[in-house]
Amino acid sequence: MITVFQRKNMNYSRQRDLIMEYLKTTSCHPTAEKIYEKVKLQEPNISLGTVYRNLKQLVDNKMILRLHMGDGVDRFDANISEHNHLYCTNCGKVYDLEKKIPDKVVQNIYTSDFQGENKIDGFVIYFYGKCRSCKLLN
Amino acid sequence: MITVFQRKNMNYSRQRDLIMEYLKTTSCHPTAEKIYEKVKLQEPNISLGTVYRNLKQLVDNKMILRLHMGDGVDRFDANISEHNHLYCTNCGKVYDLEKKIPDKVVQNIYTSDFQGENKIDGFVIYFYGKCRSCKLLN
DNA sequence: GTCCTTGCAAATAGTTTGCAAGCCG
DNA sequence: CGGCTTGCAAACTATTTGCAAGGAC
Repeated sequence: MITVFQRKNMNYSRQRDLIMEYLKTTSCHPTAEKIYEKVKLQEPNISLGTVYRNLKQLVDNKMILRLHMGDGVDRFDANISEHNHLYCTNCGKVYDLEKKIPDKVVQNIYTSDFQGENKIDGFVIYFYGKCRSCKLLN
Repeated sequence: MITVFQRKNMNYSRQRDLIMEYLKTTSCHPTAEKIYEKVKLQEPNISLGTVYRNLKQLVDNKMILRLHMGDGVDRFDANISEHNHLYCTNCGKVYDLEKKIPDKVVQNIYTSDFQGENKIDGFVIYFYGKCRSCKLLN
């Protein structure tokens, strides 16, 4: 029985496992601090440093994504499939935008030229606006 | 004679003026620290706090842009016209991508739907890759 | 004169790191 | 056992803020 960690040549560690499991259950794009609080419920001795170290390792191994929504705090996402994010400028929460940007559009963005001067490896789009709940409040 | 600051209901201040002037001369997307060093040459007593306060004010008044390229430092850009940015993952510099993303594509991104559930006010695209210089080195 | 802005220094927020002890394979 | 991982606390980086003095209008 090969674990998801072994597949990435990572040792098993209870702390890392709990972090990964928590991230897989949520779509709220938690910050390191929030992850720490949650995992602490099951592993009271865990330290914030450990959380940061594991998040870094999981990101490096492409098991999770790190989002920089521009408010100074990194957020994490275990959903590594192609999707985009909306930062609600009212409540500060980050939402998944289910609908993909059409392949044709992505293609268009990539080849949008840049005169072949640079080598574009990828891009990230961050959307800003109001989430459904906040929209309804006004 | 109405200054660019008065137009925005901002007082004149020599420090703010120097920051703005420096930003207008460069396209290197400097960090606050770098701006501080540069302006210090002309205004040796200026403090870093003043630089941060003015940058914030200029951003709030939409006279400059604040970029979050994901490396933990904010960068600033006096070019507020529509353009995108490339972060070179090799040298860490930020470049302007002159060519716009075609209006049709932008339109497509906006109306890409999101089911009208959220209200999208805008989006930012950050490109990652290698700049021309770094590409040539390999 | 009033309100805005400054320099300075201290404070804060998020994140990283050195170390000795503990766990995985 | 050897190397990876941990908890803890201290360190670090980028940025913000309180305050008394100085400048704009």
